[in-house]
This record gives sequence, C-alpha cells and structure tokens, in this order.
Amino acid sequence: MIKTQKHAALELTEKQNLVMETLAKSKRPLGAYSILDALRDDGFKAPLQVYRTLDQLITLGMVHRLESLNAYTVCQLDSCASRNSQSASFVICEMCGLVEELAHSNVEGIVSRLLTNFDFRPTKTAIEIRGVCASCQS
Amino acid sequence: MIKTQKHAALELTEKQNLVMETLAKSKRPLGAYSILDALRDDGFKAPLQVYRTLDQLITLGMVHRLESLNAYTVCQLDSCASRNSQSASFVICEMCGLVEELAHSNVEGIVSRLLTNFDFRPTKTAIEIRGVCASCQS
DNA sequence: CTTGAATTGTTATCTTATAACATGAATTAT
DNA sequence: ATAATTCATGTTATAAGATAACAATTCAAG
Repeated sequence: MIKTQKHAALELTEKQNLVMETLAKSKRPLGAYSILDALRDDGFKAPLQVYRTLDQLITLGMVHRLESLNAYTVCQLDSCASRNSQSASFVICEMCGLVEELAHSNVEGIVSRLLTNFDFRPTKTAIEIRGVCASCQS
Repeated sequence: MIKTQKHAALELTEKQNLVMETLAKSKRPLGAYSILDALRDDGFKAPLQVYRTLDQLITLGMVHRLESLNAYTVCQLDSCASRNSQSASFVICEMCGLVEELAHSNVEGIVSRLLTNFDFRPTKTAIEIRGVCASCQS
C-alpha cells in the first residue's frame, strides 16, 4: 500500500459525493425525497439508497439530521467531520427557514452541565432552537 | 358565570384526558398511531383526532414531542404546564429506551449562552441528549 | 330561531422511513 | 483458482408519521 495519505474527502464514494453536492447547493436543509428527486438522473432510484448514503455521511460527521424538520444539511463546521461528531446544534428561523449551525465548542460543556447529577453517558446530542432570526425580526 | 376557579387539569376535554392517561400509563414515549390504537374503543377513529389532541396538549405544555423519536410523552415537570412551555430537554437511553426530562431552570440560561453573538429570538427549544443511562452502563 | 365562526369528524393522500429479500462484490479458506 | 462466507448495494413492498380538504356538528351572537 504505497498510496499517499488519504483525506476523508477523497474517500467519498460517487453516491456520497452526489448527496454532498446536492445538500451543499441548497441553501436550506433537504428531505430525503427531495435529494432523491434531485439525483434521479444520477443512479438514485429508491429512497433507501438516499437513506443509506445519508447514514454514512452522518456517521462521518459531514451531514447532520435536523430532527425537528426531518431534513438533512451539510455540516457547516470543519470540527464535526474532523472528529466524526454526530452532535450538532442549530438555530432555525420559523419565518424564513434559515438554519444555522452553532459551533459546539460551547455545546459539550453545556451538555455536561445539564447532566450534572445525572449518571448518563451522552453519545449524540441534538439541540434545535426555533425562533425568529435577525432579518425576520425587522 | 359563578363557577369556581378552574384548574388547568379540570379544563381538559374527554379526549385530552384520554390521551393524557394513555401517555401517563406508558413508561415510554408513544407514537401517535400507538395512542390511536390504544384509544380505538374510546371514540378515536382517525389519526387526525390524535394529532389535534396532542397539539392542544402540547400548547398547554402538558405533553412534549420528542423530535428525534417522532413520539410524545407527558411532561414530567410541573413547571411546563404552569408556564405553557413548549421547550423541553430530554436524555434518551439508546439501550433501554428510558426517557427523562431535564428541569429547564438550567436550560433557558444555556440557550441564551449558546445564542451569544447571535441575534436570534428563541421561542421553542428542543434538546435531546442520546446515550447510555446509569442502569445500562453496568 | 338563524347566521356565522369555530371546532370536530372523516376520507383520502402525502411524506418519511424501514423491512425483507435479491443481487453482486470482496474476502478468505480449501 | 474456486467454493464458501461475508458484507455492501439494489429493489420491491409496506409501515409509520402527518396533513389537506371538505363535511358535519357545535356554539355563541344577533
């Protein structure tokens, strides 16, 4: 194995790259079926192909699922992919649909704060703050 | 209107009471269709009846939706109903399914901490911490 | 009453997700 | 090499979650 060191990004399969590009092009999180529709001409024929690819990307920390939207978005932070983090925090504007990921340097401390007095070993945290963004507060 | 002062609990409709009882009896969060199945003999015939009742109870702060489970649970804190709070925080054990609600005296401070430097007006926050509970860590 | 508004019932449908099994590719043992 | 095993992917069918659209009913105001 004389191959040069591989970067995570280069390891992606064709299908994974297609899903990443689709999500990256979109300004908003996408549902699995929207991704499927966008990729019908690229070999995606069934929902499960999308769901499996999303699962892989989520495991890599490159995509997050927005639990309260049943939708998926590319990770906006380099830190997630580099640590395979499945945890993420988002603000979601209920007026315009804007979604922004919060840096989670803060989040880990906050989670352990919340768990004070709870004997609980966290593996994956979802924080979704819904409300009104700056532009929409006018 | 000479009626005595009403408590929130006394205001509940028949259907709302049935859903509350069903959720309270269950040790685990329930999906809307499980609730429907449990209440088929009590006049519930269609999903929408369950969803509408759940929405009402959620608005009252008496039921919370677990976004990452697509399931519903009675609020375990008196503080939610008393302030009609739609925000809640949970720990969810991925081994045994245990779900426990975290007091949110902490949570509000934490949310504003997370939003430092974000011009965002939060209305509803979902925090769901998945992991392994004390019993399952053995 | 009776009109209009709001709630509740009902059917149909849409969206999201996964089970179950088939096919094919890679891996190892013989 | 090739059979046997395992693991990933394809495909069909269906389960589970949610809501749209409209009908029927209730209920308060005129």
